[in-house]
Amino acid sequence: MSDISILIRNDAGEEERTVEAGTRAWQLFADDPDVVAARVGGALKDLSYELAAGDAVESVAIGSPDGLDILRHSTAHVLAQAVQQVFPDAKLGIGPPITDGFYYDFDVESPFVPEDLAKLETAMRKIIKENQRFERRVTNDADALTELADEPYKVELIGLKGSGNAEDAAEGAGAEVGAGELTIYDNINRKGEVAWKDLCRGPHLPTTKRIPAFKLMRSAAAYWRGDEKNKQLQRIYGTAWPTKEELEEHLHRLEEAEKRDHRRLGRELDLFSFPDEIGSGLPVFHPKGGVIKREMEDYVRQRHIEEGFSYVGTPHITKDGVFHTSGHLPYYADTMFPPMEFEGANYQLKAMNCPMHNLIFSSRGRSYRELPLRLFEFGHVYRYEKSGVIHGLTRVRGFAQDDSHSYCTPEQAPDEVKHLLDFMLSVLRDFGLDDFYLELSTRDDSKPDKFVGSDEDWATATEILEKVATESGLDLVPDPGGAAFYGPKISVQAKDAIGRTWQMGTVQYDFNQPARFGLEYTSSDGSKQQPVMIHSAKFGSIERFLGVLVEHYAGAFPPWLAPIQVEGIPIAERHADYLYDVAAQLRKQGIRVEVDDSDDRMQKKIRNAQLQKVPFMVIAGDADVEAGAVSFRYRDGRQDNGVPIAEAIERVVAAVRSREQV
RNA sequence: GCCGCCUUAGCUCAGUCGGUAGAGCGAAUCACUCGUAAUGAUUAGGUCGUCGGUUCGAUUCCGACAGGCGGCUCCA
Repeated sequence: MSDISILIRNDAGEEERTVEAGTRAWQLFADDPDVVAARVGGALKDLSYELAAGDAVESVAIGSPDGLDILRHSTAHVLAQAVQQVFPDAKLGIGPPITDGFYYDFDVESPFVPEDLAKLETAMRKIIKENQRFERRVTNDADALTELADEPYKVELIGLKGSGNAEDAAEGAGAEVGAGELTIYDNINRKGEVAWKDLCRGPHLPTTKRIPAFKLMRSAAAYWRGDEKNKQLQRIYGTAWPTKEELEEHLHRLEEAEKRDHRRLGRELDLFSFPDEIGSGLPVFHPKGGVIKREMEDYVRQRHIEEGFSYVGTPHITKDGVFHTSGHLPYYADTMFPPMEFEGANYQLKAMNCPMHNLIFSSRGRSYRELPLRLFEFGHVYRYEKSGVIHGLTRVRGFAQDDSHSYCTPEQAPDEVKHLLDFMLSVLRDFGLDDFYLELSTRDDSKPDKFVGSDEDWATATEILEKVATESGLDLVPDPGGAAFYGPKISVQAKDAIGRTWQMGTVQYDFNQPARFGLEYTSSDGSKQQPVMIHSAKFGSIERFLGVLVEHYAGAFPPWLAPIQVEGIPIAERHADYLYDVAAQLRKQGIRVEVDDSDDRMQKKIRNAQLQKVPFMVIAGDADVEAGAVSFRYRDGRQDNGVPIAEAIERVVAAVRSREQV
């Protein structure tokens, strides 16, 4: 029996240790029940991994990101085993961990129903209780194909291993350990028999009993390998956590998130609705939603003017020629509403504003002295989104873009991009968002028909955007293939109050449309030159951003955006006139104020104002009238009694002007 | 667009194993005039999403359509 030397790596550093050859990783961490896997030289391994001389071994705790993935992926295996117990004809797809949980796809005769999920949970509990061992087994492609002949999707995955396509190889690599080799995991029951098996890269928990808390959430259909042309499999989503408490907390968070769903708050706060009579994805804004929308627009318009933009206006409908000129039509015909033919021309609802702005640019000769020429408007566009993708205000068929186009010389372009990005982040911060990262969307070289322009132009544009994005100091995530057909883009991803990420504005570099529209300016030497055009939206869409803000603030808007800023609450009817007078004074300062003169009791009025998330309640009773004062109640329940009227007005006005949350 | 589920009063939801329906909140009216999250009473409100089929009879069963929800795909 020979000894080998290994390194144990932990928070404290590295420690060299000598162990017997043949020692398994779990023996190193036997004292720590939280350890579910090991990281060896950066690669995740099952705890059954046999240590080799010189290995640097690090424990993976169940609560760590990798540990959670292992827990959740292992739970997916248990689910798949349960499905094949309950539905023996089910064929296996794939079952990866995802944020907060996992899924597994199955090809089954008929879709799962909620009662099936309950049955499956019961079967899973039994498997977990049985404490099956996950046992890794290395085999070769040929043997695996024979062994898994009944699993057509697994066979397909094995077949993908050799295909040169990077994405396919990654799928196939799910089981790859080396050329011609792959791994299968056997689930060994207490009798030592193979209860179930799956083609898988691993790693897994040592045994099923290490799954402390899980829940199946829902089932839905999903295309095999995410391709619309493939068959739809039935996907079951689940979640798994290291403790029952964490599972409960997770479910509680979901409930909380549901409470701030903008579709729900939009109704509860009377902000907007989606009348069937108008059509799917076509919102109407009620007075209170209209106030927020207008405040957003007024503010962002003002900021654009301060940043040197000119506010312009263009129609909602146009002859289709401009979209042919721009190049949009061949690419996006199926997402535009069908054309209307009259007076010998095809008219289209506008799906984008850039052509219009190009026509403003070319309406007269332009000098280099005018550049950068910055045009901005709330451009109303209509897009024929597929019926299944409409979602509240965040995905609609008609919306206003806060759309700007900067026309500049190629030399000015880098500064303009930087200026736009800084400007955008500053605007978003004013709306309470301050956790950002950037995405750089570039061309997909394997699909040249989806993009126009020369390789050199794409390279230059991408380089400029990448440089500016990098210099911003924000995290930069590549998005290959995500570019518009006319050029690459930077998009800002913002995290809201509960950590969800939303795509906000974009900066897009465009060298194509100026050429297509024949845009030119006269340069200092008298020659005609082609400008570069930079598209930018700060919100993306007013509607969508409003939806995001509703969820970000959970409906409790900062005073400057709140539809009703002050609710006057008379304690008894005789105090109403006094508050009408205070309200009139507030209104003169531009404050949105209302007096609740219903015959409800004041407690009920407070409750109503509270439910409407009004930032300031101004209450008046005998004591206040006598003192020439009012009493405040803030949205968070704080109170401040006997504030003199002048001071109260000043306080509200200051809070509104500050644009701060209260 | 695809798969599944759903659609009953303004909202949230009961209910009818096929014989045209209820509650709470909200609204209106009346009484109460109250000091920091729900006063009480009365009344009104529904061709049970739309259209077709089956049936003596359909809100209920079947189909189509519309809209919604959860996903997938898509998102200039």
